[in-house]
Amino acid sequence: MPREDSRQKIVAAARRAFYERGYDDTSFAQIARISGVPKGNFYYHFPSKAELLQAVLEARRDDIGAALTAWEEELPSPKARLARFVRMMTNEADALIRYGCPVGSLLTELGKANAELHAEARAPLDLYVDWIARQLVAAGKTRKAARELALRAIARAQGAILTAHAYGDADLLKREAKDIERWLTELVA
Amino acid sequence: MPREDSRQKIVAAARRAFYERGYDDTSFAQIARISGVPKGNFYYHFPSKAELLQAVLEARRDDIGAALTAWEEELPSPKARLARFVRMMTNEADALIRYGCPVGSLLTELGKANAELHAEARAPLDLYVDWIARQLVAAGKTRKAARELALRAIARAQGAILTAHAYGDADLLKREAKDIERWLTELVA
DNA sequence: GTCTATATTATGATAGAC
DNA sequence: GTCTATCATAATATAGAC
Repeated sequence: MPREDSRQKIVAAARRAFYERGYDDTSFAQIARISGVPKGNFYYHFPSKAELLQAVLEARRDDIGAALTAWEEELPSPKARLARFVRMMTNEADALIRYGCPVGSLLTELGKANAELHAEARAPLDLYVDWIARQLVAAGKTRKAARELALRAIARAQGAILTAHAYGDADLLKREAKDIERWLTELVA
Repeated sequence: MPREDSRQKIVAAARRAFYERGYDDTSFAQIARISGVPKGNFYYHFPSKAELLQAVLEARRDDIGAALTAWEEELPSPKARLARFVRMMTNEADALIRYGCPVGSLLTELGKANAELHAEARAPLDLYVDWIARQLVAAGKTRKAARELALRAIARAQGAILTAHAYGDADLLKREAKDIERWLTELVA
């Protein structure tokens, strides 16, 4: 067994469980069961559950960053890139309907009584905001307008996912994604 | 002390705590401390924590229903009523920035691993959706279009609140409220 | 680095006096 | 109806053998 392998297993299992069950409701016992790593081992890799969450957030940040970079390389125009962003909502529709947005739902949970972790959980959202704003600047918007519009795009996506999740309504999600894509791409037309 | 008074105290304290700290993270001990009612008494009024939550949801539903009825009586036009709805976002800005939306954040938490309570928690949202749709029908929209637009209005409000809460950004909330109000009122112009 | 105990504490829930 | 114990359980976290 390669070194650090059990650490990765723990992080992967925790990432999934934190998403599907929530941070607070996920116990080390469950992560141990899913990952196959006994929970006694957890504290060798992470001094606390909060530190495990930070590792999960870091992994998610890495994945998001890689995806955004890939889209910038693959797609030539800001318009196509923005459309690709919105299409995440339909590509991942099943999970979004079942569990909500992994970034947004975690932010909501941690925003209640956990200021430090809440701030950390914002980082994945920042990646999206900055990336969208960059596309809008490339399309001629001012920095200020670009950031405000990017935040609006994130807000609309979050709201659509939350509402579609609340009603278990896949059509709603699809409809909203279409409207957001139209609005965003017309902005850079 | 009037009959049922301690029950009301418990519900009021639970309602506030569930909002500010989340359902799972709020213990009976905390509700007991806030309400002044010993937790041993809780089980006389509610057979379980889940039942207490249902009482909280019922109280919230009553309040929302009363507010919506009042707006319909006070305000003559669908346009003015819709504007009033959106203005909740700025009226309650402080709490929304600090804790998020009481309806949306609870829905997000319960959506993770609690299908029954999740369904119950949808009821307050339904009140808003139906009320908004009714205003749009009164303004000439078809029932189907009205419902879809009402859901979009809810989605936009939820997204704006979630994002403003995530960033602690009151300006963002105000900006989005303005944009949503403009969009909604132009729909019925 | 990994695993098997186990400590400690907090929780939701009960029993039963008043 | 109200309150004071108290139970049973499950959680995070630790100790220490290997």
